[in-house]
Amino acid sequence: MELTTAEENYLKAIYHLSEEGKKSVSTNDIAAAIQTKPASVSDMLRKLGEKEVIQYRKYYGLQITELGKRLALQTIRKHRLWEVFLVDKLHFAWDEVHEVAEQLEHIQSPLLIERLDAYLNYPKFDPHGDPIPDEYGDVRSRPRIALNEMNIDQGGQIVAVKDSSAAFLRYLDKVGAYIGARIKVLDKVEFDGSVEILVDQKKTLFMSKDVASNILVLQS
Amino acid sequence: MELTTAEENYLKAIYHLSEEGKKSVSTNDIAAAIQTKPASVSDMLRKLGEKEVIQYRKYYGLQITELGKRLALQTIRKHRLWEVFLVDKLHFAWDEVHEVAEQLEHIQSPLLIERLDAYLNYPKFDPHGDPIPDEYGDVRSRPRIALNEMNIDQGGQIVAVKDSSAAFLRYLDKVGAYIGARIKVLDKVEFDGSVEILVDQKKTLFMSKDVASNILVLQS
DNA sequence: ATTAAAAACTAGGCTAAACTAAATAATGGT
DNA sequence: ACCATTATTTAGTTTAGCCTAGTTTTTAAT
Repeated sequence: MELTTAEENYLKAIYHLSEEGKKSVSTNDIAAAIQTKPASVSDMLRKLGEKEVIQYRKYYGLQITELGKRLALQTIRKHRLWEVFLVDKLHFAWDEVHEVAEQLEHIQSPLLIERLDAYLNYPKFDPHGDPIPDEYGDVRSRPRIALNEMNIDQGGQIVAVKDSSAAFLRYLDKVGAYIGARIKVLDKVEFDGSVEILVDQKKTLFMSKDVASNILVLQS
Repeated sequence: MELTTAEENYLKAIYHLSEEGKKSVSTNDIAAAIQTKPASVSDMLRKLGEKEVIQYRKYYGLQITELGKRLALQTIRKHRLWEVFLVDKLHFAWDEVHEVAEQLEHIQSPLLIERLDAYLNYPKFDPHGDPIPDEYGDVRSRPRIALNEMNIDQGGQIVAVKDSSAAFLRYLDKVGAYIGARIKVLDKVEFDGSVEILVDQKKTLFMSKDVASNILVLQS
């Protein structure tokens, strides 16, 4: 099964929307996600239906198939591996990688991805903390909790952010709350939901509820 | 000036043909080089002419412009840097890199290429020994000589191969005559043109004229 | 239950890049 | 210098992916 670049992008968007969005994925949602017009989406849905990566009945919505899920996860795997490469090896900043990875993810070469994975030492998470599917599409997603929902004295490791805007990522970098940092909740202010945490057993940090709710932690 | 992937491929082919082929580049040559039909080439030549990367008068032939040369060299630069990456970092064999590099060369991101270049330590030659243009398109091509044309006792460094077929590259790898190897001519057999060389000051190697004439050496 | 608004789809058109078939220009051999 | 061969270009289609405009279906409000 061969997908074009455009088809891969649609399928990836559909997969992401299916994951988060509760019910079915709408044509308008997809159009918004990939910056295109609903009419173009309708067209593409028909084609993706024919290729059996989604199950599609017009006006009734769609459902991604197992095949579709597998292909989408392959693209996501490639995207995230390239992000790791760009950040770890080429020293890109968190907020500079997305566009480039968006192009690199469409390179077709199973060998390349296999070698890249090995070269990067089989990373399990990308620089934003999102899990990297294995070559069969399996995602080992550990239970994560928003930092503001943790209890006092609980510890863990920062593994992801919800808001990955450039501004937010820069802020985190600056205060030292990077992905992978080991943290412990020292105090919580009931009044406004802000928290005080200990980072890497040396630095204490205050953050508002707004910030803390955007940081995902793997509890330990 | 923005070129599509197809335009980049045409321009690259035209550049290569202009370099080697003495006189003007023919429509048929281009068609053969990029595996397409002459009619498609005519079409594209008109477009490339409009974009002023070539000077084109139908039936009269074409000439690549300075602008075209610069753009072609940028693509070639990217291609060769990726080849270095694939061989040096991902341990691809010489004969496995071309297809993948052919895809990677079209990724658009000046920053990516800048960082990749630095990461690879500003290589001057690709794994086949071809020079890598700098970001302004300058090629530092040192004078090279075919191994069979060197004199006895002359030394040098293997910098390129003329025949880069998989079979030949594998053969060279096997006998240890890699790109970069320092060699010295120990003996030449007048009768059949075969040569005996010393590789890296330890290993002696016999090779036929056929083989030696396909190896380019930078004399020292 | 009706109907206005929103969502989704179809039709028709555009561009890039390819193709085949047909037309035209250049070339070479006598 | 002629004419047959070869090279090249034009014309007309095709496919993918997008668009706008217009139509149909669903939905939600009264």
